[in-house]
Amino acid sequence: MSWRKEQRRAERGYHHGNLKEALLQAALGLIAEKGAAGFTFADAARMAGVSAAAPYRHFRDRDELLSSIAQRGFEQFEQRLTAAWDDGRPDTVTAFERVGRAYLAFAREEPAFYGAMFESGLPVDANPALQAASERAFNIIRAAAERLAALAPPGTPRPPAMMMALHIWSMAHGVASLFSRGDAARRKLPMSPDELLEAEVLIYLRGLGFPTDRPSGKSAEPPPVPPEASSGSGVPPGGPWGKPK
Amino acid sequence: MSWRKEQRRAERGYHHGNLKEALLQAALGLIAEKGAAGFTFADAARMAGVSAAAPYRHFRDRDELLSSIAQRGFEQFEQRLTAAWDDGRPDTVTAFERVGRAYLAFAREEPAFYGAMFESGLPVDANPALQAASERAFNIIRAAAERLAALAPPGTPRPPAMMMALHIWSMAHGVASLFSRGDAARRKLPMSPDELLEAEVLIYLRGLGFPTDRPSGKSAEPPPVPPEASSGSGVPPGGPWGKPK
DNA sequence: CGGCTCATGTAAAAGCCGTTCACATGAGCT
DNA sequence: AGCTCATGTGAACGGCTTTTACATGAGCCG
Repeated sequence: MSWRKEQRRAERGYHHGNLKEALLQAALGLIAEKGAAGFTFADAARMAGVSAAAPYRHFRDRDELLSSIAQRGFEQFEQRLTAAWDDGRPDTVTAFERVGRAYLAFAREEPAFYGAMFESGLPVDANPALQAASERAFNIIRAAAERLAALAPPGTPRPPAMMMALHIWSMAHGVASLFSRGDAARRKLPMSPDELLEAEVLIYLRGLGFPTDRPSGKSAEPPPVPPEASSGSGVPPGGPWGKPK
Repeated sequence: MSWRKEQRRAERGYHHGNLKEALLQAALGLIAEKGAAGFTFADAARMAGVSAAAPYRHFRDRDELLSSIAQRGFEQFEQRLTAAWDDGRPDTVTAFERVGRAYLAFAREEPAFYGAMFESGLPVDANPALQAASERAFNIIRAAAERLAALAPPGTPRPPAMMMALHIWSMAHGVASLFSRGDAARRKLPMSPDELLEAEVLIYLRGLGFPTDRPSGKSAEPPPVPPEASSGSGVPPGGPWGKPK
């Protein structure tokens, strides 16, 4: 039993050399596997091949490790949302929907980060750095909403961008939490979470007076460059929910 | 120290008499106080004045106690949604919005139940009884959506009720999770969670072609539905988000 | 090169929790 | 009155978190 540990130590020496990073990676794997609640400090230490006390040289306690992961998560989240938004190209509505899909994709593809960010029970606002990172991510949605709001059809009152952003965020988060993660994903749905969210956002935007039948319809913006750019996200004829039978 | 426990036992005898219920109540309090993750079996036992092993006579393990609470939560949730829906009185749209508010109210007023139901990481679909209870609650929303869908303005394709229900659920859950609970509630918002959700739902319904503003307002599709649906749902003129300044 | 220092690791221990097991109690039935 | 079995107890095991005193060795300074 003990020879294993000894061997590992022989391989890497008394000092690990990169323990902090190793712990973060280990924790990421463990959270992805067993959830933010199930993850233990001791397990991460074991996985990194160090004693249970070693992590305390790099993190005040278990919560600080979790916070670090959440922080990184928000940063990656921000990056992905930024890339998805792509400054509103090729047109605002298309890019906006892409942001929604990016939200779901992140929740699906980075369950560990998502778990640390939204399901770990961490007091986000107790950690200024964490709160700032969270805010930066949200600001992407906010900026996108702002651009969208500016396109509001004339004649109708302009919706507050902040409110729109909060609405979109709540939709994406609701769909991700309820239908796109872990066991919840097993709920039987008439459509995929992606489709569900896309329809939801489209209906919402239509409620605000935006033209959402992009492919063929006239949009408030000059039409996007090539027609096929909108393939895949196009609204099927008959509305955002497809053909009623 | 020990005389305390002895005294308690003297007061209530060797047998507790109603331990199962006492444990459920204790757990409810603890979860409300420290979150579903922070709650411990041992604490509940202590609070009930019994040894740490006693709870095992009533619950297979900690998870089963949590499941029991989630189960009760879904039942109460169903009751409150049913009451809010009130079979669609006085009119469908008004009742529909009332359901949304009831959702938020439940999340706010019963944090322990809500936590056990949605934030405890319990595998809902591993427990048939729990899953059934969850489904019954959702069915209230589904039924309401069905009634609403039936009122869809003629000429437009009828939205699938199931999809509407899922949309509404995700909105309510998203708003509740992000803005209406615990620390998250401290995020500074331009409006209350209730107002936020109400506006969101109204915009969404308008996107489906429902007339959601007061009779005086002009909508894209003026045809008023049967007198039943023309409500006094209290939408301020100018849209669901109030007057822009 | 030799020695010092301090960041980084370890073992051990205290205290908590979940869970199990053998045993105790007494409520309710016969 | 006596029996039985559901219900409660104490002790014990292993695991986790966190602290403390001690060990190691990498990097710097003369």
